[in-house]
Amino acid sequence: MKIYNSLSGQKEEFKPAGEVVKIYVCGITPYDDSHIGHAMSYVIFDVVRRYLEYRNFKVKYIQNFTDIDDKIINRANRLGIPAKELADRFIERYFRDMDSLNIRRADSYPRVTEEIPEIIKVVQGLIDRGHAYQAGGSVYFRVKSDPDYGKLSHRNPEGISGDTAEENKESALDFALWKASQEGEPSWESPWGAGRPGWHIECTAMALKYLGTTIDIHGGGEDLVFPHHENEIAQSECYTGKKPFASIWMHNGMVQLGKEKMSKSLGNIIPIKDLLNIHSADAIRLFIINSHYRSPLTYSEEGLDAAEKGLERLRQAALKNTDSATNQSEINITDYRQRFITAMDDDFGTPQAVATLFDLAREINKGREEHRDISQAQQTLTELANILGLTLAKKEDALLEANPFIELLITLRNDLRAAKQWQLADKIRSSLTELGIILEDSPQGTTWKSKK
RNA sequence: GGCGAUGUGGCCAAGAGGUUAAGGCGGGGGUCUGCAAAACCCCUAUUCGGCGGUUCGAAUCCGCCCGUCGCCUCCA
Repeated sequence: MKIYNSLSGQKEEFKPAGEVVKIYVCGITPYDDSHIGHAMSYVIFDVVRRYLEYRNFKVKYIQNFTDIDDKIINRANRLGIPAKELADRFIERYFRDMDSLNIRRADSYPRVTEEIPEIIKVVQGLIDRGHAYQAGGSVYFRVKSDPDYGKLSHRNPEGISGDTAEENKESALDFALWKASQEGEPSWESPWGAGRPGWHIECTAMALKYLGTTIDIHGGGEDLVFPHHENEIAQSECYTGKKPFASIWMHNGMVQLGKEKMSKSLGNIIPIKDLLNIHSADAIRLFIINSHYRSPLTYSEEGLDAAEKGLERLRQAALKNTDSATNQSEINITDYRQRFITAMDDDFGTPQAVATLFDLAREINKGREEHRDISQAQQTLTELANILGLTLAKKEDALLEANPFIELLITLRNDLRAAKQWQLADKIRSSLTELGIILEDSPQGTTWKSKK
């Protein structure tokens, strides 16, 4: 099994260091609703985890919440509520969105504000080793003390301008590990006075605490490569003296909205909850995994509609019952399963894995027409879809208050049909269609569904 | 400006030296139906941004050009 490693820029054979595959994925800063970009990232790492488990790896999956930072503080102050209350609110919403998307929960979700002692320990350790220094009430990481700095983002430190806003620093490249407390901000006591953690240090502290000095896979969005992950590597490796901090760095591409990246700073965000009002979770997932995780994903309504339609085919193939088989020839499930595995083993080739699902669906449909026994093939289709986090569950039609009246009209119309009063029967059907109720006649009777 | 991606049919999207260029949507044809709808089946790129080069052979490798995007500041 091969995985592309951002650190080396190549696909590498995946071999976890121990019995359990240790995965750390950067989580969110909870100050606003989660959007499609988050959905993409976490769906992808959910698939990574599910697939590894399918391949009989044991997985420990940790994801953090950066629940204290400038954006949270500013937003909370504007709303006149404590930072913790704001973070709690959006963490709760985050879980609701992710659960809706059928994303399995991580084994643990450490929060920065609950890991302060661990963070202080790491910062102190970095000072002791000469990799960090105190200035004012803050502590900064000394970038020039790390000869490896830049290895993940493939940059030369000389080519990085750095942030010159904080004037106590030895160098513009240095970044805060601990920030001195300011008026109106939550703070914690530390050997350097009251303050709060800098942005990158929490991931180092949490990864070390929950997973140990070497993790197998570290994931996140491509936009985190620099500076976040670069700084994380520097801190972690300088602190433990052990390399690599993470064996494989996986980064997913960005969601594009039209021609630009969707991001909070550009304000062009589509919240997951809005999307879930229109599309099924399965369709959103299919839309995401239908292209490769490292490529940018362009959001489009058409794309989601297409995913919804395609998904319906898979559902039909997997769920639709068949008459008793009279034809003994079976579908060769092994071939499809093998294709699926081959695709996924090559850096999580979900587009090809999905293509395999569609091919299997066609084979099932053909088999059904030929009265072959398709039950095993259907089971396989569902099983493989599940690995991608697709449930293929039947859509539940919402119960409408008009329900009994629709049933009444259908009965009436069927009486008219029996009497071959086609014109009147069709009028009922077309009138209902205009109201968003679609009738479908079949040998088993008439069914209806709302258009939505 | 520096670093890095990427350009494949109407749209989305795989493939990365060699039999017929995956798959989805759309479109066309058909089965079923009183007619529809739904569902299913079949068909739908001699060609891979442009121009050169390497090779017996290139969408796949090399060079140049054109276009698009990301990162270099907070971001999944």
